Amino acid sequence: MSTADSITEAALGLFYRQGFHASGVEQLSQVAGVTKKTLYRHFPSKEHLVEAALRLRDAQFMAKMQAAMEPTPDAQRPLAYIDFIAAWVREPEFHGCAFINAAAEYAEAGEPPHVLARQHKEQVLAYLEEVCTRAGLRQPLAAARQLFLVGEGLIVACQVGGVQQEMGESARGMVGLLINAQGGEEG
Amino acid sequence: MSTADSITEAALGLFYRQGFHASGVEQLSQVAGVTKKTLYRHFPSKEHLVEAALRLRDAQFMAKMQAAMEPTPDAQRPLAYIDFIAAWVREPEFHGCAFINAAAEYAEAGEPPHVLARQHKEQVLAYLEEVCTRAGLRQPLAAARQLFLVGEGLIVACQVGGVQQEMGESARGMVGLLINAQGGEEG
DNA sequence: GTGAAAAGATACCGATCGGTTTACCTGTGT
DNA sequence: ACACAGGTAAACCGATCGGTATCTTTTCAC
Repeated sequence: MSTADSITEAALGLFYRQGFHASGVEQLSQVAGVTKKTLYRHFPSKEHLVEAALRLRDAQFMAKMQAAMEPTPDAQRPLAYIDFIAAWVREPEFHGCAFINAAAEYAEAGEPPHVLARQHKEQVLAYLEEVCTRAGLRQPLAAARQLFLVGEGLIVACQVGGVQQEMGESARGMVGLLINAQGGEEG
Repeated sequence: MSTADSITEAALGLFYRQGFHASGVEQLSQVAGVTKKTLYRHFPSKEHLVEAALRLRDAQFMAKMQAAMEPTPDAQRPLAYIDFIAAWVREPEFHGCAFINAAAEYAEAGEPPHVLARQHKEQVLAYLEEVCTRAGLRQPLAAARQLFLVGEGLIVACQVGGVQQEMGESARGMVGLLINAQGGEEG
């Protein structure tokens, strides 16, 4: 793995753990096991490092999500999405969605980290649309949006309020209703 | 209005617009139209000001939400919650939920702003439970959690991705399913 | 083996951070 | 008239911010 990659990885960890503005370049280089000089050889500014970290996160997350859902048969995949998130929020190092956090810290819609967050969510939504299509739901786009909303809600509810078993179950129940209403090919 | 209150109000505006860590004490005192000295006469530290701002936000938000929902008859109030959020996210100055943003910036669950965020969400959830009860839903607590999840999802989806008409409609449709499934006294 | 690129270590830059201090002004209650 | 609380203005504190410079050491391809 290249030096730039290991710096990006360490930076992502720190940004995610304690926030973007709260992470200084000195500390970033320390956790990366590298000098500030070296960091600045690979990234022209902290802002560029933020963007690289978010791109890495996007790649990692999409891969993790798809890997978690793939084993599930098409018809159950919408539910598998909720199960994936429910498992994620229980991870000890869970601190919410890095992209939602980025959009919060970079509040203006035009700021690069906010743009990356929006693009990431668009990707997730596109994937969910495909999932809902393959599940045979009658209005896959609408179903995907609803699945997405419930997922986002579960993420932030657990970030703010701590993991609660009941929230996961409520989300699951909600999606169950959705699938029931939009029926499969048996409907 | 006392000096402390006007400082708190100005601080809340700045924190909400550009984030907590990104707002310096110098700038905070400027937008409050006050000297740093005066600011520090009323608040022992920036951290205390953050907490005061969040408490103000909590009061403002709960009042606004309840005022928006009260005119609606009991049976429709769960939907009115979604309509309230859908209207809120369309406000030009919308930058997400201040408490979700606070929880994002103060990632550790024990940090005071994070605690205030959790308490605020608990209040909202308690209110929604009452709403669902009065709407005659069979499992008001479960329904409240689902309503809450959809609302949180709508908030962050619009914060990150910009306001999208369809997201509001999807949220509304989801809650329609919920109400349908849990039936009223006619069920 | 030699040269060039990359990295380490460290000091430094101006600016800003959160927070304090000194000095002066102004309104109000008695 | 007086004191005093609360305000302004502005300098100041040490620490840290994002970012750069200097100099030495390691690495490694040719």
